[in-house]
Amino acid sequence: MRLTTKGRFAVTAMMDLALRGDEGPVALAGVSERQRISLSYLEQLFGKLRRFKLVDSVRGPGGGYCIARPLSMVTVADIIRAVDEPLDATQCGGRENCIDEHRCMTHELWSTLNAKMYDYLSSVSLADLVARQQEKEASLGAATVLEDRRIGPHPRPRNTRDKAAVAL
Amino acid sequence: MRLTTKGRFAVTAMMDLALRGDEGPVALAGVSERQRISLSYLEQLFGKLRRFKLVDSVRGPGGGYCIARPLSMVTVADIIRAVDEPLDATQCGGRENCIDEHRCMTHELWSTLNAKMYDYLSSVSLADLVARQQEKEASLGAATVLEDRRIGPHPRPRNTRDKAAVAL
DNA sequence: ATATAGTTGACCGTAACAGTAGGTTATTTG
DNA sequence: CAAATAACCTACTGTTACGGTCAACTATAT
Ligand code: FES
Ligand code: FES
Repeated sequence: MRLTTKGRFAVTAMMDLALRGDEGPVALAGVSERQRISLSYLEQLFGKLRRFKLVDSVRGPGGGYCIARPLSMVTVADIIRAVDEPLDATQCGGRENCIDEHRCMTHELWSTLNAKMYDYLSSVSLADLVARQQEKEASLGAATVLEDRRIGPHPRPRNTRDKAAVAL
Repeated sequence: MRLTTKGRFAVTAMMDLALRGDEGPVALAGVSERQRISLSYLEQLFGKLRRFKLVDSVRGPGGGYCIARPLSMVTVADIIRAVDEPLDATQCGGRENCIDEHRCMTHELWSTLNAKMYDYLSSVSLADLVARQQEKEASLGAATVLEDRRIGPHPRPRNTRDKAAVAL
């Protein structure tokens, strides 16, 4: 499972949807402003999310995106799988033939690691994230994340590639 | 923590060293043949491993590399950290300032995931891997991994980018 | 002296990421 | 109806890391 800002953006945007989903479809333009993610980029990501049936779209004025399932049924793993590259398991791709049709010495190591990552990301649902976030907002007394804070005509372009992939 | 074949190669090569480390320094040429990893590429990787003080080098005929510490003191996390990119924690790099100097909604998610991956990879030492491997060899009755199996003048070039990064 | 083997740096092709641009289609509202 | 909205789609760009090669150099053992 590859971890990049792509996956992070997708999860962040999905949380934005989840947090304001009561009031009908959420437009990407809003998400872009609130979360500071390029609109065009969001459109690409949501194209994938839609094809993976994680969100439903409504076109026209007042339209936008809704999360297609109950929040507890959408895991972080789902989201990342939708937007990131098609990924097979270890290096051999499960064929266990790295070395002359033998499974290599480290096959088990990597497949176990993958399982662990997957387990964790599957164990966290959007509902969990939302709950945690709302808790935090309550204790802070301010809905900082939901505020619109438009600063200019366009969301400023992010300082090109601020940090690529996840990390230790 | 980024997971690519680079890290896998490094771990594989370190295991090779560990398994034949009794007989003095191990030359990369041998590792290259046994594990089917390009010699030049190995040299790069071991340059890093050496700078991170995970291996010691001996030059000249009969030279090669030795693992610099007891096997139980070298974890997979160490190896990956040595060869993969300099990696900071989440996306903000620990500064928690993704959004207007605030920590973003997903900060905790990613840092927890990182911690989990790191925990697992730190919990596995070369000693563990070697033990597991020797167990397997014993039960199979053949030291397949240690055999020299030279097939041609050069280890065949791997079929260009067979599978890049780890995976779900 | 020569062969061995580590050390270094430059270089290359590919692919993915992050982002941009411009257009098309569907739907609501006036 | 027309205009505005917003999803949808395609193509393109620049940067970076990966995976790998090559050539030159230095240290050491025989
Ligand atoms: S990773 Fe599966 S056989 Fe090597
Ligand atoms: S990832 Fe740390 S603040 Fe966003």
